[in-house]
Amino acid sequence: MLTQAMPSTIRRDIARPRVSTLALAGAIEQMGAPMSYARNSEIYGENEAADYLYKVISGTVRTYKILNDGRRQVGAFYSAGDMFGVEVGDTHTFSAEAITEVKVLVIKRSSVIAAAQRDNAVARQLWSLTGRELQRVQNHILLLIKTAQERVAGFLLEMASRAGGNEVELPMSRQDIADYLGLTIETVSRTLTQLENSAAIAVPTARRIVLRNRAALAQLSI
Amino acid sequence: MLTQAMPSTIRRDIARPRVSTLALAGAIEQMGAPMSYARNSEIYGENEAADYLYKVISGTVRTYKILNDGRRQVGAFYSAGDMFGVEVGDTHTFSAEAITEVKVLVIKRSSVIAAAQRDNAVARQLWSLTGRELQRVQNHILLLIKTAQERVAGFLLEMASRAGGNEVELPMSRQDIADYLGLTIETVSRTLTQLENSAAIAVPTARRIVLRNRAALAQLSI
DNA sequence: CGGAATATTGATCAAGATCAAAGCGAGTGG
DNA sequence: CCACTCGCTTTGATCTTGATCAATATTCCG
Repeated sequence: MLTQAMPSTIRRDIARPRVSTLALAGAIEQMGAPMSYARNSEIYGENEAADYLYKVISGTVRTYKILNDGRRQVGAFYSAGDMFGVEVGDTHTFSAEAITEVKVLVIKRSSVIAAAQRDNAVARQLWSLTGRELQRVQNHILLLIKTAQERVAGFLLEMASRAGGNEVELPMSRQDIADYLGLTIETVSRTLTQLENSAAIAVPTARRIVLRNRAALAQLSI
Repeated sequence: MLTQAMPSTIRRDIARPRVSTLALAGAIEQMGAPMSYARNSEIYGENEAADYLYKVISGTVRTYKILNDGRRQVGAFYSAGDMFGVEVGDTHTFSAEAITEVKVLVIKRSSVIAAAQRDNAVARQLWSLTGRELQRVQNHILLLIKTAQERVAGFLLEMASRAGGNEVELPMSRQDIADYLGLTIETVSRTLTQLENSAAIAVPTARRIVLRNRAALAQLSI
């Protein structure tokens, strides 16, 4: 559910998109209006109409599902540059929440779809976004069938590759990580300690991880 | 890798697709040429060029990846009516094998992409196929975080819903099921026995399962 | 019929969950 | 500024689930 009024510019901007503009790479995000969400606020809920898609400007977002028995499965973490909320059907299959203070571009789905009708490049981009999501979910499956060490190592490498260095500032809690990896917080915590003891990583503060031995981590995350 | 010569009709059929035909629902499969694969033969390999997509006419196909340590993860089972091998990038992300004798329609990817350029309906269909695949992989994730009983019950319900009755003839081996569910064959076998003992299912022969108490199974597969 | 592949069952082991307690750190109010 | 509290994280002890190792049963074919 949108918790803020949509900026008035959004309707004007996307009601008459110019094809020449849309044909450019990154056309979709040009239809967006900026919006902010507070820490832990909901961006949209599972099964809600997927009227908007989103591109993260800053901060981190988690998507998740609550299972019948109360467990939570985190589907993905999205940070600056990532798009989320792109659905082929017309409802969201996950809920989305801001992990930190988050700024996003909010893009009206109907406009993107309309643009895709007219403009092949947009259609192709939309398809490509779904394809990227598919790839990511498939990788997530490969994580979930591994041991705890492999999952945590894989997670750290994934986060580090996004951050682009050997130091990772984790915006999400141990509970978020556990729910993403299909583990408990205790197991995540213990596994981090093991990795630290084996000199693969350092954990100066709970939310900051330094990759000391990437090769060892990669080895683990077979 | 294609293990059979492509029927000569395929080039003629898809080189000049008529737009009027393609605009119809199911346009994509009209570009296909029939082909058969023997039990356990490879249809394509991981990382091969995704030159073709496929629609199952009869039989069952499994897709899978072999992990570094030799384990195999089965990604999906496809049976009559299902399309597989649809990639957004230009290589296959999984390998595909015939579980039984399989008949498929083989459809040239470049022709579909070309048709999608011209015809919006085809582009939309292509997107929709990828979306369906995404949905399926997301459900797979939800299966993988559950207990053995929940996974097996969920699997049986999934198979039954496709077969459309209470009796399921499983074309795949216990090893296939285990590799799909992230379990061992022993656990799959034991779990089936437990479900049989609790009167949720009957197992007249190893490959035939009768759902006796769907509610109990649904309960389990939370 | 015989042999190989597939499936079931049993015994034991280990990884991760669960239950429980203590430690740490950031923000708050006296 | 310090002490206190609340939420998050770590650590410890024990239990449970599913893996592993091993043997037997069944099915499918040539």
